[in-house]
Amino acid sequence: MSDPAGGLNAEQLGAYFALMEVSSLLQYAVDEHLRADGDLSYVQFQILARLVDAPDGRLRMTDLADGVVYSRSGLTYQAGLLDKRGLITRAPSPEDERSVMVTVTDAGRALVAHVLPGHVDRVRQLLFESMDGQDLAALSAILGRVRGHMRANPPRSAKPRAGRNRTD
Amino acid sequence: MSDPAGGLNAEQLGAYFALMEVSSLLQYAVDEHLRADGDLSYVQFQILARLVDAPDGRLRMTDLADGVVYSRSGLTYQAGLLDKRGLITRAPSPEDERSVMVTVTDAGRALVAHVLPGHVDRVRQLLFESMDGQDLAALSAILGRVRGHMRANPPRSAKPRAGRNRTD
DNA sequence: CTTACTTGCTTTGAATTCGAAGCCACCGGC
DNA sequence: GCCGGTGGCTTCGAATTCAAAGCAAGTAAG
Repeated sequence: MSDPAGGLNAEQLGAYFALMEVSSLLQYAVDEHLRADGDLSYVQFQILARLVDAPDGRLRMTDLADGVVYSRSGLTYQAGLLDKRGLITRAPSPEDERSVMVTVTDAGRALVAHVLPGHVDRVRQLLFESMDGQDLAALSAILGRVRGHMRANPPRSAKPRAGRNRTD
Repeated sequence: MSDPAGGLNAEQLGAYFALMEVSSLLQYAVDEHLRADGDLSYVQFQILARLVDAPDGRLRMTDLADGVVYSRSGLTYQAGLLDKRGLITRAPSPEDERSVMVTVTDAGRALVAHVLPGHVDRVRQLLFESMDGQDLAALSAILGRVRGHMRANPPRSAKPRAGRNRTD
């Protein structure tokens, strides 16, 4: 892949591979810690973390799924597990009976608080240990821009419900 | 998570989340294309791409698994699928009977060549569209350094085999 | 040569994942 | 109001994933 047929130059390709590799390695390391320290998978932690961050600790299922980049059915499954463990509760929204609002419980908040220091520690050691302030600023700016761009061109949502005619 | 209890500052945390989010979104987009265009999952493409890049198109199972950040059993499964489709071949190494050398076939190379342009195109649109040359250089340098650091502190390999054998 | 341990891969079993299909609740026009 | 269409979530079935257990080949010590 040293000459990608007019697509990306070597530096771009390297950056792309490095990005995917770094995120994979980081996820493995972090997942390992989360399981050991709080019996949480990476996705479960992401779900809880998003909820803790949300106003009133509540989010709709769909928004949650989009936030953590996860399938809806997958989120239903994970929400079932977290619900069983008493880390979240689910209730139909009073405003819209079809949507389900997910809320972190105190136990959920406590668990996040319990695993967060170790989690953050791992991330610092693996990701930020080899960066200085300038690197961080650059990375932050670039990734923020890229994220915005990607969210604008939705990858998964571009899928209409049933056979509909789309001229795009 | 605005005050992560002395671990990471807000900018670091944001960069970490952005990194994971970008890689997830990118993987989804790319995976979608690969399935549509070549009936390949993202992992399968990674495997083939690594092999195409390797000298003689051959690699040991273990090295391949480490390269794509995948479990050994998972790789065995995927290698089985790719073998069935005639995209790779497997043969015990002549030097070490227990290790299996995986080799891309011509069909495998052809398939990679077929999907590569579209793949690369997606990556360019999503990832590099919103970057200039300076961004790329910075990202490249940072991620390269981080990757090296992470590979040095192995995330998965630090797990010894767990002596479950006892003497009489 | 035998014994004990290590390394490399595969099999097994259980858990997770996703898309497709199905179910209700909301919205529009009639 | 009543109906077709859409949005939001869950169930279903099939595919994938991983760790643990199992096997076979290599290595070291005696």
